[in-house]
Amino acid sequence: MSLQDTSQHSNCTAMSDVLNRIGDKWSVMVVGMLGRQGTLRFNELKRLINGVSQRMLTLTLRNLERDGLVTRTIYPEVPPRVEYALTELGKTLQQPISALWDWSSENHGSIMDARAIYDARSAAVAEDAPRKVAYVGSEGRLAGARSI
Amino acid sequence: MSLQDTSQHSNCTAMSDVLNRIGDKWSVMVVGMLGRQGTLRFNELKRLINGVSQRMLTLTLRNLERDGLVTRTIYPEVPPRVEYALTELGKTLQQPISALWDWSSENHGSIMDARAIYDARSAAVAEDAPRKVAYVGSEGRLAGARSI
DNA sequence: CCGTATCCACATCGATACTG
DNA sequence: CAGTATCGATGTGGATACGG
Repeated sequence: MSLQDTSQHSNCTAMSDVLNRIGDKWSVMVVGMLGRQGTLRFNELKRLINGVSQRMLTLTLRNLERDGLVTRTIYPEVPPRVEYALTELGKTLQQPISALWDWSSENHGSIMDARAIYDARSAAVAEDAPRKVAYVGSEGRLAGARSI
Repeated sequence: MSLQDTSQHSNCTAMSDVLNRIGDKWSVMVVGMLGRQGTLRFNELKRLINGVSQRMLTLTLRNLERDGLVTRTIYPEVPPRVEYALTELGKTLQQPISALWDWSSENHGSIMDARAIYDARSAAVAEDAPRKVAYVGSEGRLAGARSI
């Protein structure tokens, strides 16, 4: 709503909106899996995607279905069978997702390295920090300013 | 290529890890802005990215810096000046991000349409619910056929 | 087998106030 | 200008239990 006109690029809203839906890891995983494997049942997806809870998988699939990225086909059998697959729109999303996926596996190492360096430096700085609060007394400015 | 190994858990964790950092909208916005505009100061970024709070921009920039995607340059002046820019690694991230960005602006309309259809059906089903699904008409072309 | 519903610990984020 | 600190509302996600 208040996200209008971020610079001249009016499609920032679109980007935000899309990112809010497909920007979480479960959605990316599901699209990736369905893109590679084709059609999958609920529990197949659950097994393939490590760590996802039933609840989150259901929610993710519902959102993807709602956004027209995934089809949900129910076979009225016993036991029930439900199959998921990408729509045409969902298939087009595969390319940008694969690009991001490739970038990730390619650069994950660099990121980990950068983090290690950054954290090492932060730790070093933190060790010097206490010096600047060595002594707090004798400043008369507290005299009348005791406002609790 | 790498997409073939995506069934391996090692790649999934890399993807998860990367997505957890760069998968939120503020990071994407920042990288997008810095990619387009080059070097920007803190408040320039804040103005360009509509809706971001000072706190979130700071946190986002710190994370991006930690991951080696953004440089932070402090000029010891009064008033202080701090400039942010993409690193080489950050620049390589631009491609997958703009791919996603392009996809978003291109397909946001389709998604909104799909949502409208889905919501309309859900509402209809909810109204029939007490009577146990009498008729599931309204053949929608969910699966594809998206005009360009 | 495929969900939905409930509870709750936990993280996230915005608002606000303050500093150098 | 460019942060840091704190707090409270809100959201998120896992565990669990149950229903079709």
